[in-house]
Amino acid sequence: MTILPRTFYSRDTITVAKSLLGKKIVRKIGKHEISGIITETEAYRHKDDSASHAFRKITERNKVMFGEVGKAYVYFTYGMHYCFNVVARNSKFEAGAVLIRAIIPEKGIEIMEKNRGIKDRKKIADGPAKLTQALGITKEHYGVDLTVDSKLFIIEGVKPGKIIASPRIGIKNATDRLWNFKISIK
DNA sequence: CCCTAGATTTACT
DNA sequence: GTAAATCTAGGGC
Repeated sequence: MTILPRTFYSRDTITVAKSLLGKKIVRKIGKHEISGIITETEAYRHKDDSASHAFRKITERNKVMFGEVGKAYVYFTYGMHYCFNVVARNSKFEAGAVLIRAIIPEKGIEIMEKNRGIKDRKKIADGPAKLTQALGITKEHYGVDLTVDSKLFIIEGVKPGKIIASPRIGIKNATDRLWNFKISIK
């Protein structure tokens, strides 16, 4: 197992979003280990990106996007859902993060089924809020360092095939940018 | 298959 | 006050 180093995240946010495809998220809860392969991501940057939470200014919620790369940015939205991002940017930007939108369950599938209350493996973590629920990610994980072996981190995974670029989902601004990336599921 | 409504915190056009 | 980087259940086609 190789944990992705901090330097992996200190590149352009778009590059990191594409590079994260095929990598694995590992979540440890007590003695249980849950993991999944990342299949869909989205890049969010700073002043050049009107759809980003960091577009206007730094706030209590988004401040981790301005902090050290390789950390978790977890936010709560629509009154019910958490979404999980990884802080990533190069030195040209003051803020940036990659939203993890979907994973393929690998280990600990029983735990995910329990967390989600459903058994359909295809639907267990195929959306940003589904994935956080399946992995048990909440605001407790805001700012967690993902480059050290603790309860939540990201490791090397499989080599992705063809990457498909699309407009980002659920936003109204900057929809001309193809910053949603996914790999086809076998 | 497609569409709609409702859940209800956080931040601010 | 209301829109938001969303999901689910339920009804119609």
